[in-house]
Amino acid sequence: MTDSEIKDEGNLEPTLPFSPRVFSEHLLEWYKLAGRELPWRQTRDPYLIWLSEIMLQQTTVAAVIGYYRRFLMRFPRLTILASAPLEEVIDLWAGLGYYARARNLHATAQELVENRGGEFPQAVDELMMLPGIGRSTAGAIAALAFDQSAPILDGNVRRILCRVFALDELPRSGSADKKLWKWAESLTPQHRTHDYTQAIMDLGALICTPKSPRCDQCPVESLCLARSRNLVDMLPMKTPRKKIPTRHQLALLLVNRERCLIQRRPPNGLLGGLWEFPGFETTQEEPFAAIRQHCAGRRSISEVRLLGHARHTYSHFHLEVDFYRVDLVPYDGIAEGTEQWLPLVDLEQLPLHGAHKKLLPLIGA
DNA sequence: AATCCGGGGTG
DNA sequence: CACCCAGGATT
Repeated sequence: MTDSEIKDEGNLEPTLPFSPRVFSEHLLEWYKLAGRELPWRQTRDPYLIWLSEIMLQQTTVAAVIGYYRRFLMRFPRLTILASAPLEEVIDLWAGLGYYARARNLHATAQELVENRGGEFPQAVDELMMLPGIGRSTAGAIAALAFDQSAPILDGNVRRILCRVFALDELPRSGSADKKLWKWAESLTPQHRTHDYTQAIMDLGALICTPKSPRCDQCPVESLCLARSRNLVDMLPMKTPRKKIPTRHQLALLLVNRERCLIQRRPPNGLLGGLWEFPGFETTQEEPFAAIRQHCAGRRSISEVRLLGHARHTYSHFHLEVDFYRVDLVPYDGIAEGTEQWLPLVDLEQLPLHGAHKKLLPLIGA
């Protein structure tokens, strides 16, 4: 037995029902055989790892892969990303959601190039000072790019630890959070942290899944308290969710000489920097009067008709959109501010946000 | 501690 | 459709 093994045993957390070393060894052995090959796993380049981790926040691997490739095609290096206009970064992010991630990505790239010689810091607490990088993402970058012994606590790890330790609390509570981070820290080995980190993410994605986990294939089944107590299907505890309100909106296809008016949303807040049809929120049903009111004094309307409806759900409200085509008496439309007259045939390529993208099939009707 | 941020998948 | 999933910033 080596010195480090003796020391590990000596530091064993009294709350841990097993040796962290056994846990990580079983996990690493499984990973060698069953680990996934992903586009961002052939590298230790912190730029590539950082990009993948930001894209993977709140997002599945399947949804990310295409965006990751397109993004790197356009921004293959940190310096190129830093010198690009934010609008181009948003355009490549369109459809991926949580657009603050794209703004923070751009801000971090500029911060690193301007103040750190284009290099990522290696320490977790320094990584956490960068926009869009919290404790878990900082840990992932430190572990994957720099092979540091830093824990992560993403959704996969959170679910695994809730089960392995049979945590009898809501997993997002402050109290649970403290315990989970402590456990994550205790289980993260001093060596081979790069592989360990990818292994535990894969365990969550492939074996310890939210529904129907494959416990019979799990490398740490013998250590899992939820398994031995037959609680796997009850854990993690489900946080009660509140019901969300519904908002109504009118969106307008303002048509003038085969072009329509579109506008870019302000850079911050909901769907920041994405394009949309002009429109307004409504509380009651007076569509035609409201539309004429909305367009009053701007241009002459020749015809208004309803094209259809779309529903879209955000994290905290439902949106119902009524889509109207408004044909204008042809005139020389001048776009102002964030507006633009776009040929109708170009709408498909436009980085519209999800709710308005659902309206496009209605145009042909 | 609670709320704000999307979009995809399942049944 | 209803419901599930899931990091970081902000207030």
